[in-house]
Amino acid sequence: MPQQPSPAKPTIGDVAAKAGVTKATVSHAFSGRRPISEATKARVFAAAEDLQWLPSASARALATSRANAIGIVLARDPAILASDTFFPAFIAGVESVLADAEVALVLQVAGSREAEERAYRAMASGRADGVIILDLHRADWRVPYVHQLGLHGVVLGAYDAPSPFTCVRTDDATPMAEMVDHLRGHGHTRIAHVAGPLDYVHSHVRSQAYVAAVGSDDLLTEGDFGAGSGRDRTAELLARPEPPTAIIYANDTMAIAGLSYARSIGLSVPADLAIAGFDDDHLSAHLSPALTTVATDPTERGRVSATALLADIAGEPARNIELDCTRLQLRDSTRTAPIPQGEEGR
Amino acid sequence: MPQQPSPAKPTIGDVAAKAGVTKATVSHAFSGRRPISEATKARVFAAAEDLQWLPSASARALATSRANAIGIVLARDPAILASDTFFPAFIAGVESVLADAEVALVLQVAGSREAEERAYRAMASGRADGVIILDLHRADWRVPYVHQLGLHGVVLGAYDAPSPFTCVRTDDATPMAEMVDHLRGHGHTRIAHVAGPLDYVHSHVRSQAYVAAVGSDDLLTEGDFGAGSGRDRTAELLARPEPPTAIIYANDTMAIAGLSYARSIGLSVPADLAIAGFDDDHLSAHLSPALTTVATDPTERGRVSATALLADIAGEPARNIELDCTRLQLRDSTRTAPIPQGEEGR
DNA sequence: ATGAAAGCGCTAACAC
DNA sequence: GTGTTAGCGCTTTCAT
Repeated sequence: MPQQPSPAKPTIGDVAAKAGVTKATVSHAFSGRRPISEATKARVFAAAEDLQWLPSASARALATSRANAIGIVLARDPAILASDTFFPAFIAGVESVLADAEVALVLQVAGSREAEERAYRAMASGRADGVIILDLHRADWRVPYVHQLGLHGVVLGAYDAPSPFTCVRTDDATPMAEMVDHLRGHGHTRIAHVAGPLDYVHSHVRSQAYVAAVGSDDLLTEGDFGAGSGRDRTAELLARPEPPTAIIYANDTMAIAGLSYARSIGLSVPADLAIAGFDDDHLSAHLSPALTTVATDPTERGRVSATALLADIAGEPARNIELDCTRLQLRDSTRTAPIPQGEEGR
Repeated sequence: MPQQPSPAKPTIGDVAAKAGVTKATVSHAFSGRRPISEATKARVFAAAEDLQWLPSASARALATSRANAIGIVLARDPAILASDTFFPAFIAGVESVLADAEVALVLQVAGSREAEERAYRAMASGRADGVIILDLHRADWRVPYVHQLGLHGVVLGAYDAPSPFTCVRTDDATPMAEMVDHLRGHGHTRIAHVAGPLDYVHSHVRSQAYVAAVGSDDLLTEGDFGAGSGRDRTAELLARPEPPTAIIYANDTMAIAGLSYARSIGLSVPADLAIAGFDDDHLSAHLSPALTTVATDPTERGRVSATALLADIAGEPARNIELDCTRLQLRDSTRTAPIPQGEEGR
């Protein structure tokens, strides 16, 4: 039989009484914000232990005007959210630093711009001290909005204006250029790119890097990160009069769907078509052929973002953090040069 | 240039002053907990709007002793978390009901039993009014622990003792039995099962159902839900003197890894080996062959769990909810009978 | 229909 | 090294 739910929750006053001191002493014994003799400290801890006292988070929040929590508002379509390998790994990184700091994470999923604003206002109303802004758009309205709400913040991505917040950036252009080089090295000349939604900063940057590297946007097309769009864009590309011999996808989900489609119409990978993704999904290394991709270490980015946000909340000035966390994972899906089919080689 | 972070946040007192009423009136105008004349209501709303007043969540929490938040503590290994299609979809379902109720979701990832207890205590200290208990184990310690902390709760899964909380159950046995039937119907007699960790209630139930259906546990083996274990268990099964002709995996991640492995050693799916998963991962329908699996509607389960938790918090009695949300998705990875290889037929 | 005032459980000046 | 005393910004009796 489980114990009774505690009859009446003990307060700091009860602990103080039991230890024969005042509330202030109890408070300071725990916070260490002023020296307390070892003797009384011991009595206080014993009393607290005895009463199973848990300091009230809301009372503390009210007294200090600090929520001791940070927030993340997810604006993604739930379907896309579910197909996302980035998010859980990112959260894991964030939590790993929050846990030590005794800071909580408040999550909110918003389906519309209005809901999103409501969510940020809720955060600002004392649920969170700051927020991490993800999935940065170009000229993202959330940066000034969040700032004006008086929240602290950190931006994951390269904000395209002077930012009041720390930006945690990754170099998305280089791995794309490297990937194109890698494919060229295997003899490919018609290399396509299925981008993510181009209003995302990172999608945009990558597609720009792609265009710069291949020198044309003829084989550039836009997906939505979902498996369905990976298949559809692939079908369209392969139906062209001059189909690509290699495709770089903006994420592994689309790449895997594309790979499966290519196979289903009788192409062999990488012999007929080379396939590369982005993200290094947990499955990618275990497919056959294993998928060439770009690992982007979401967990590390989560750790760094959370650390930066806590620093911002602690009053440190905003700064720019450039993360070097992308790694090309060359695997079998791009390793063999394709057999040029009735084409004048290169 | 973004606006200044609000110089001094207005309080309910400021609104009251501006509207020429008292704090009580402002409070009631918004909560509707007592009749206020239309005229003053209008003045109050105008003042609030003017001052951009956001009621303080922590002050309200302290005054009402309600956090207006619920919690989820994730005990999963981050690596497994990341390979998990269940979680983001579940969250999406949870949030869809929380948003309407103006309740927040507090998330915590705990890496050890100790961290997990700390996390629940943090929730109980006023961060959350109740929690959803996921990934239920047999004789799960968290149920009595959470109850004794005075938290409200809901359990996702079948708790194996009298539960003080509402349990949201799904019938995991039936789809497994149906899957075995389906494979038998295609002529399979050596059907293996790569289970999830057997200390999870649902893994256990499914594997029991599997054993009951096939009448033996010779071909039962245990994975960890990760792609690597899917590959390894598959390799072991296929290396046996009498390898299975069909494998049912406890999730799609392991199934996809298994499928890829089988192919990499020259087997064709489903001709040589039929493959089935569980979960209906977003990729599964887009593979070739498309993966037969069991859809389990995590979003719906999230919605129902959150609704049940809010009911519990509102004081309604615990009850048992049996959800009918599993559906066999029969696809190509199991559709053709295998060619019996030097074996005396059916 | 509205006002006045007493808390909710902490923290933080300010004393001594 | 410890006690006293105000609040933090709400909600909610109790009055009127």
